[in-house]
Amino acid sequence: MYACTFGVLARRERGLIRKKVAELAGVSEATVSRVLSGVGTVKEETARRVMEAARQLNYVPSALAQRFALRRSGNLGVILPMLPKVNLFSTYYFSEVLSGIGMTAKQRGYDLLLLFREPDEPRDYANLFRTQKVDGCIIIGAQDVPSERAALAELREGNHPFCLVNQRYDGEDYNSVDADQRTGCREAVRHLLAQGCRKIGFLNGPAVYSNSKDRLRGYREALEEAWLAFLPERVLLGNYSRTSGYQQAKAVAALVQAGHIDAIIAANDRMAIGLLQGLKESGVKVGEDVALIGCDDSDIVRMTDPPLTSIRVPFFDIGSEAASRLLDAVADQDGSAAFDVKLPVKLITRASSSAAGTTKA
Amino acid sequence: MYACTFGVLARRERGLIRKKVAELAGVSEATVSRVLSGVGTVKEETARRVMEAARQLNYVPSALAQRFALRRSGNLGVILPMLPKVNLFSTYYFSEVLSGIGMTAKQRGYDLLLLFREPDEPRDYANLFRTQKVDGCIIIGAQDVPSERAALAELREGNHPFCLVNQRYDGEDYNSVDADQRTGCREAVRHLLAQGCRKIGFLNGPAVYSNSKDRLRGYREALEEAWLAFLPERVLLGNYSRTSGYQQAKAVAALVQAGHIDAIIAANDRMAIGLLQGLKESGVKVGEDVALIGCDDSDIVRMTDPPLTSIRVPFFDIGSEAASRLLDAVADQDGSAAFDVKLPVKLITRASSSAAGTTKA
DNA sequence: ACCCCAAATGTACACGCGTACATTCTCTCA
DNA sequence: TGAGAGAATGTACGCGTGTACATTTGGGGT
Repeated sequence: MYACTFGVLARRERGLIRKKVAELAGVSEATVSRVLSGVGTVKEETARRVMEAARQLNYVPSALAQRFALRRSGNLGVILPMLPKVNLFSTYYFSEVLSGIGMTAKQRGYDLLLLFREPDEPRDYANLFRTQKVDGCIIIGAQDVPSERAALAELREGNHPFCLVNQRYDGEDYNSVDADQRTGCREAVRHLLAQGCRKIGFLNGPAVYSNSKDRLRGYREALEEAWLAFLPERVLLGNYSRTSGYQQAKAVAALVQAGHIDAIIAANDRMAIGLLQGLKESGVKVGEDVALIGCDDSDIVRMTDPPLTSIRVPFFDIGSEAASRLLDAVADQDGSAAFDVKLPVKLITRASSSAAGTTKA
Repeated sequence: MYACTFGVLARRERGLIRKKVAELAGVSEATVSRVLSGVGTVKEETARRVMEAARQLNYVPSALAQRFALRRSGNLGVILPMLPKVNLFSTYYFSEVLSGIGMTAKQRGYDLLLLFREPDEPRDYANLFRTQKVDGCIIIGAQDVPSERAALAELREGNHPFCLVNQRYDGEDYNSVDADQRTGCREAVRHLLAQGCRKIGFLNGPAVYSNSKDRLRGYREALEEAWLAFLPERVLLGNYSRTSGYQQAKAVAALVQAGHIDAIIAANDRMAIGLLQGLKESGVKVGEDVALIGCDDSDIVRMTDPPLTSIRVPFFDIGSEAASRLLDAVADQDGSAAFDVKLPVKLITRASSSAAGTTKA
C-alpha cells in the first residue's frame, strides 16, 4: 500500500515530498537537505527527526537532481571496443579489468557508464564531457592510430580527466595504467634459456598496441643480455586472435622441423592456443619438440593440453588502480600530477614450456 | 584556443552559452532548444542559423540538465554479479549478453549503467529507480532465493520496468528473455541416442537457476520419449564452475568404467571442460569411451581436445532482445504487456559426442 | 544582566534545460 | 483589403536539489 502510494508520487510529486518531510520533522527543506547529504552542521536530535520522517514518507533524494545541482554526473565512463563474436581481445581481459574498475568506482560513490565504441564510428570522446555524461573516463583497447590520437588530444585540450589502460603513446604523457609486459617477456625468455632453449621465436600482435612493442623490446633485451642474436626471421605477426595463431602454426612448425626454433613466445594466450592447436595438427609436440609460452594467464590456459606456461597479468588490479587514480584526478581536478603506472607481472610455469626433451624424453 | 576558452566556459558559464547562441542566431533561447532537441516547429532557415551559431560557439546541450528537466535518466541499468576471479558463469556469457544489450541501448539513445552486485550485499534494486538513476533495468544472474524474490516483488510493486535474463520464477510473470534450454537438452539427448548411446548421464547446475531445471526437464522428456528410464543416479550436481566439473570426473569415470554410463551432458561448457580434464586423468577417453556434450557453445569448446559438442545459445541476441523489449516497456510504461521470450538454441556437433567406438574404433 | 561568538536553522535562489501559453508573423481565401 | 488560421517565435516558469547568506538560538565569560 505504501509502495503503491509512492509509485504515484514518484511520477508527479517528487519535489513536494521533501517539503512534506520537512513539515513532518518540523524543519525547513534546507535542513532536510543538510541531513541527507551530510553537509553542514545540524543538531543530532534534529537529524534523527529528519531521518525518521524521510523513512516514514519513503523519501530518497533524486540522484538526477542532485547531480544537476552539483553539476557533476557522478559517472565514470568506460570506453571499450564492441566485441561481439569477434573476440579480438579475450573476454577474460575485459571482464577482469571492468570488475576492477567497477569495484573501485562503487567504493567511491561513482556509477559506471559503459560506452561501446564501434569500429567504424568516429571517436568523439570529448563529447561525453561536454554533455556532462561523465566526470572522467577510462579508455580500454585504445590504438595508436591518427583518429585515436586526435580524440585524446581533444580530451587533453579540454582538460578532461581520462586514463588509458594498457596503452601509451610516444610523445604524450597521458595518464595510463599498464602491465610491465617488457619485464614479463624478459623473464619468459630467461626461463626458456634456463630450460636449455637457445632459438626462441616470438609471435607478436599489431604495433598499434603499445604493449606489443613493449613485449618485443623485453624479448629482444633478454636475448641480447644473454649474448644471443635477435633474428627478425624468428618474429612472426598475428592480431591477438586465436585464428591468427592457428594460421601461423604452419610457419612455426616448419621452423621447428628445420631446427630453426626450439621455443616460441606468443603475445597473448589466445594466439598461443591457436598455435598449440595448429602445431598439434602438424605433428609438432608442444612441451617436447618446442616450448610454448603465452601471455595473460587467462583462465583457459589451465584447460589446454599441455597446460600453458603464461605471464600472469593482474587485470583486476589494473582496472582498480586506473579507476582509483582517475577518480583522484577528478576530485583534485587541476592539482593532480599525471600518472603512468606499471604493474608487475609474473611468469606462471606449466608443462608447455619444457623444451626439446628436457622433461619427457 | 577555442578549446581552452571552452574549458573555462564549461565550468561556470554553461547556461549562458545557450543565451549567446540565441543572440548570435538572432532568436530566443526557446528556439535554440527547439532546434537542438528537434521538438516543435521551426523554420528551416532559422534552424540553419541556430545550428551554425551552436557550432561556432561549440555549444552542446547538457545531457545532465536535459534529463533533469525531462525527469528521465536516459540510463538502462544492467545488474550483474561481481565476477572477479571466481568465474561462476563464464565471462563469455556476460560479455556476449552485455554486448547485445549495449548495441540495442545505443541504437535507442540510452546509456548503459553497469551495476555490480556483490554476493553478500542486500539487493535493493528499487532504489535505483527511486533515485532516478535508471529508467529500466536488466537483471543478469538472478537466483531463486528469498532475498531476490523480495527485491523483484518490490520492483513490481513500484511499477518499475525491469527484465530478467535467463531466469524465471514459478508463480510470477516477470518480463524475461531466456534460451530454450529445455528443447536444447532434448535435442542433445536425441543426438546421443542417434549415436547409439543408451545410458546417458547428466551433470546439472544449482536449482536456484531456473535454466538448470529447464535442462533437466528436457533431458528427462527426451529419455521418456524414447521409452528409456530416468535414473536419478545418473544425475550429478555441480555449480557451473570448471572446478566442480573436474571434481565430479572421478564419479563419472567410475560410472563409465562400470558400464553404467556411455554418455554425459554437462549443463555448461565450463563444467564440461573440467569433466573432460578429469576424465582424461582417469584414463577415460572422451569421444571413445564416453560421449560428452556441453552447453553454451562458448569460444573455448573449439580449443579442447577433442573439440566439444555443445548447445549454442544466442547470448548476444538474448541481450539485444531483452534491451529492446524493456525499452519498449519503458516508453509505453503502463500500456505494454508482460513478455516472456524464449530464443531457440542449436546443437553443434563435434568430436566429443561420438560414443563407444562409433567413430574411431 | 549583558554581550559575543559559534552553532543551528531558515530564506531565497541558481543550476540549464523543456515547454505551456501568449504573441507575432504569414499566407490564403473570401 | 480584411479576417482568420496555422506556423513561427517569444515569455515565463517548473523540474528537485545544494548552498550563500541572513537570522535565530544557546551558552560561556565578564
